[in-house]
Amino acid sequence: MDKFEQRLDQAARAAWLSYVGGRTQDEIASQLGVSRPGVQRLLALARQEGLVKVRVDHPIANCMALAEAIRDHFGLEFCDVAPADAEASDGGARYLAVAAAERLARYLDRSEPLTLSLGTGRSVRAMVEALSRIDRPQHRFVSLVGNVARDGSANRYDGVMILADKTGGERYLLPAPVVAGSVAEKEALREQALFQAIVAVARQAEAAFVGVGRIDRQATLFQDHFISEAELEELISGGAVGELLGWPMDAWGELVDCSTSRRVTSLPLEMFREQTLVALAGGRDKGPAILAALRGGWLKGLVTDEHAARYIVDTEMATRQSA
Amino acid sequence: MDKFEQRLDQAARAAWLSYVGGRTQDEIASQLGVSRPGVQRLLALARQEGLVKVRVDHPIANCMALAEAIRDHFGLEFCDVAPADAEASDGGARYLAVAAAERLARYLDRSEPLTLSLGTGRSVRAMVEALSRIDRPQHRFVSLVGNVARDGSANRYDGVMILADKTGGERYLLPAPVVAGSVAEKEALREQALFQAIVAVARQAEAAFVGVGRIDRQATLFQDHFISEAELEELISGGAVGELLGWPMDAWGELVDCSTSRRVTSLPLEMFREQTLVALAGGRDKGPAILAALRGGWLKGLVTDEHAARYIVDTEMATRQSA
DNA sequence: GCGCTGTCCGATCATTTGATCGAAAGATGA
DNA sequence: TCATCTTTCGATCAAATGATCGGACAGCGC
Repeated sequence: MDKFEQRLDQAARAAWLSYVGGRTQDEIASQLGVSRPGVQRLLALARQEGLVKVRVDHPIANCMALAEAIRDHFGLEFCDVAPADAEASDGGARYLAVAAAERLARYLDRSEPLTLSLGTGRSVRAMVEALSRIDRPQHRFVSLVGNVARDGSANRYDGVMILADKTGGERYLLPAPVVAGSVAEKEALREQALFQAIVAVARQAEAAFVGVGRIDRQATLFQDHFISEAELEELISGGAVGELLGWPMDAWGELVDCSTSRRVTSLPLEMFREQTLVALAGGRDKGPAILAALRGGWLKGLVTDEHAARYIVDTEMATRQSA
Repeated sequence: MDKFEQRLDQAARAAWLSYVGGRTQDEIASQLGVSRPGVQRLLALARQEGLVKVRVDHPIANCMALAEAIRDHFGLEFCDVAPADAEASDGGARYLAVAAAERLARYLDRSEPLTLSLGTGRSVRAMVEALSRIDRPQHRFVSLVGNVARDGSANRYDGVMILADKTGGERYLLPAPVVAGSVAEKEALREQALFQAIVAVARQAEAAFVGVGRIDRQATLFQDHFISEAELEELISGGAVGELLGWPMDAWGELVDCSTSRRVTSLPLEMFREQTLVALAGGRDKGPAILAALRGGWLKGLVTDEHAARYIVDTEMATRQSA
């Protein structure tokens, strides 16, 4: 009988009594006839040797594992992964909204005045819609992306609008389209006192909740006519796979400089180095765009879903191995 | 989205972070945005709802489960179950001896003078043989069963002899056969001053380690010619399935009164109500006999093996269900 | 509308756990 | 055989955990 094996037997016994039997280490000690620190060492050995397997029986478990992997790998402050729902027709987009709303609520709960900034996109919109009403007139909300389309029409139900309605807080809207018609127009917009005032408020924001855009024919930027088909082609050929606040970036998260990017009116991403930039996006299709944003190190938080999270983890693992 | 389900989601998240992620409850609290007692409740819920499954990957795990079941069901102070070993030709009898030796060593370790009593049988013999040498001249060891065969020959290597040799302790041997030739002979033996002196020592014993005998054609009592074939038949027809120190008992642990039992010279089992009576026996064949001793409530401790333990648990469960 | 009851939540305290340190026992080599 | 080195063990303390209690809030009846 091997000495080490005998010790492992003891360790297994201790582990069983502790984890399955629910005994205290003192009880185990007297039952096995060793000192309590001895039990301590046995338990440590059992865990180290992998004798103890813990499984959490809930769909959330996968999500937690993915979230942890992403959070650690990209050095985020937090990462939430909402479960995919095969039942739901939208694949669980609602879960993502609820998860994001919970994050948002964590900020709003505070009673001291708070400034938050919001991007645009379905995810941001869904988040604020999933939020329950809460009275916080002391807070301020700023839109980071123009709520004006190229044709000049303003979006009445911008995320900031709904959020301000639900909380009673103040609203600051950016009177500009995401992408200006020309570089000159962009410069002109930025010169406006109103624009600058809003930027000043946005700078004070503690956190920014933004969507992540794809750069392909389904891109919101293109579908909403902020950019033309030719411009889209230029972006794609320039290597752009995603965008944050209209700023296009390539697969490694580097900003892509092209005729379009020079006309983006949004605040420079660099500004958010000092803030908590939280991205909200789900769905496997959004995967490459989210991954790009992560690789660029732009984000501090991410709320996504199982589909996108799995894509990100799988792709990043494959890339690391081939590298 | 169900309210309880949402809470269960949270619970699963907390459980994952705690058990898989290894975070402290404080970290989980800040990560989930609840108070630490909140995390406490979530973890309790997760365990209660069976979300958390712990598995110990070691052959010992089965043994521990069996041991616990037996210990609790029969109200023992302890129960050790040695693993079955498919490799070993003896089915792991050596493990049983080692397990028993450990129990014995726990008593011997004490430096204050100690009196222990021993029965006979292969298991008791194997136990003392598996014991490592330890110097304890202050201890006393008493044999509970005569070490004299019917032909008058004494067994030089009785368990007590070996144990006394290994420890340097004092030895007290019972100068009698287990079963006397006649009731008169039994009475005569018991009258002897030497016999009574040894009984007096045995009464002071803190614990007694005894074997468990089967009552069938393989019975040691019969094989060693302590009882005749006719007497064996009488015992069997009387319902006896096992014996402790020569005292035959039926399947429910009741002592069987018959011509043989009236000639047993051993100390009455009632005496051990005040002591720690530990039975050592393994192998599926011994199952019914061990179960009988357990049902009779004679034992305070049991060292057995996986085969016998499984038989005991299975049989007792079946009996309870039909009852 | 007001009071009542049940339930949930968070502060506090006792218990349990994990880690560090000094001491003793055993192994190894001179 | 002795000295020394390594390893192991048990005492002590800080951290983490579990449990109890008081208080607040929501739902419900009057």
